[in-house]
Amino acid sequence: MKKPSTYFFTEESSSLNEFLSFGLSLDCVVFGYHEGEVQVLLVERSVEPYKGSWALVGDLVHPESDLASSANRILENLTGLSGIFMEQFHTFDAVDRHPLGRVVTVGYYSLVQSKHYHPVASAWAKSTRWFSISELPELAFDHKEILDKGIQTLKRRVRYRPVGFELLPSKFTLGQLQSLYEALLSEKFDKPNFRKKILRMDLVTPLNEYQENVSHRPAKLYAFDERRYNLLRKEGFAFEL
Amino acid sequence: MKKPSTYFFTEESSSLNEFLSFGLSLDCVVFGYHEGEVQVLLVERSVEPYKGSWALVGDLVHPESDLASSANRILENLTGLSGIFMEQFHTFDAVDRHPLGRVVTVGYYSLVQSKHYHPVASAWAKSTRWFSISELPELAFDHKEILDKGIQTLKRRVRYRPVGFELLPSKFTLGQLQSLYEALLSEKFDKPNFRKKILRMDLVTPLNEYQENVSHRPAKLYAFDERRYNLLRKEGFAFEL
DNA sequence: TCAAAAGTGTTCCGAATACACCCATGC
DNA sequence: GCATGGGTGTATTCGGAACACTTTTGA
Repeated sequence: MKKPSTYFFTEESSSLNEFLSFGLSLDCVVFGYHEGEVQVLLVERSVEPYKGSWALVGDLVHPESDLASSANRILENLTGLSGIFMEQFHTFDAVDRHPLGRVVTVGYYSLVQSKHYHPVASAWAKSTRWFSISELPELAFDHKEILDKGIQTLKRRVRYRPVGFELLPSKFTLGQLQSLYEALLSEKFDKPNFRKKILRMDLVTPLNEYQENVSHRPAKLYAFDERRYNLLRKEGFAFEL
Repeated sequence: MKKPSTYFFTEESSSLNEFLSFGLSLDCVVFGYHEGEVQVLLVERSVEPYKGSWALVGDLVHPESDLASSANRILENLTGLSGIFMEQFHTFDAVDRHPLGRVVTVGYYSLVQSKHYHPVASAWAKSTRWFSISELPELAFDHKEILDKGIQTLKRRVRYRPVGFELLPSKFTLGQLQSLYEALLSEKFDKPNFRKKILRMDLVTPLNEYQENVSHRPAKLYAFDERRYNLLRKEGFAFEL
């Protein structure tokens, strides 16, 4: 029934066009973090299919551009953010995942500080807002599956790569860093041990600044050591807690 | 210049066909292991483009089938193997990666015992054989990049998931397991410590059988505990050595 | 008897764990 | 003063690293 494979596009083989009939899209799980809560950015669809449903930040890829630049375009269009951390994690290709054609989608995720994002619903979105990861609505297409896989990927990657630079302000306290990890991993850590572990890694450098206007002892502020951060990201590291 | 995004395929939006113009292919890095050496299965191209070059085991995906089944089809066609471990690791989408059209390829890897594979060059391949990972030829397309990313992925995954079931005979010695890990990670380990670590994980169960016809003390044979193996694969684990 | 790999035990040390405790600030 | 979160010190335990040693086989 099926024609023989034509991977090499020779003249003898069957028509090239037969195989150039896929659509390619990109869906990005935009993770946000704000005051101890992990969130995801969703957009509400104003058109069919799945009109009225919430969906991940995604769009079709133009045939003349690649995923990386499409990702930036899509995120900028929808969120006004640019130059942010973004990483591919899985490709979803179920034959019937899109009701109107054979569209394969590549899943990305990105990490941002929710409070720095001011949502602007674009032409084809009715609205857009942050959802807490613990109270998500029904999602369009197979976006639930994509989101779950994204969460799973993030949780795994957090354990052997440094994450946080993207989610915290440039100056932060060790308490904030701990809260971030606790939120990401849904797990509580021992404060003294967490500090010891972090400080031993030389990942952060203390500043000579302190919190202000807090009704408790002000915490010392820290910043990520970018050199070391990128080194650890490249090499990987074990973050056992 | 670009038309507005048409992710939702509404009537008002530009033509759907404009976006259904991608080709989708699958390239699999088939890792083999035999007597302490990690290998990769390559096929020699008998047609243009890249005629005469070596390439990964790959093919176009038919519009009516998905990646998982295509992967099985391609691997079976080319190697006669079926039902083997196979996992997606990255999607490659450079605009110019294929000289004859916009073809996006999804990278998979699989792990097999080289000696169980009897290569049969199919219609469009001149030949096919195993290459040691340390002496690879020039590769067609961007397959060098795909292979490198595959190796990188495998090395990383080995560290936090059990791997080996696929690469060792059903009964094996701890020495063989150690050699496997040493080959995969290009690193030597201390024998007593390696054994202690492995045995503590309860990943393998000792059999009441021993090696035969070896000119040294015969080693006890072990088998993977499949239940525990799958559990650890799902949960992940830290394999620090 | 020797080579070769299997297999065991022991010491050392650093790091994870589990605490108790003190400090600085706003109210 | 007291609630709150910041910050430190310590005793214990566990596991990794290093290494010496014994065992069993074929040749």
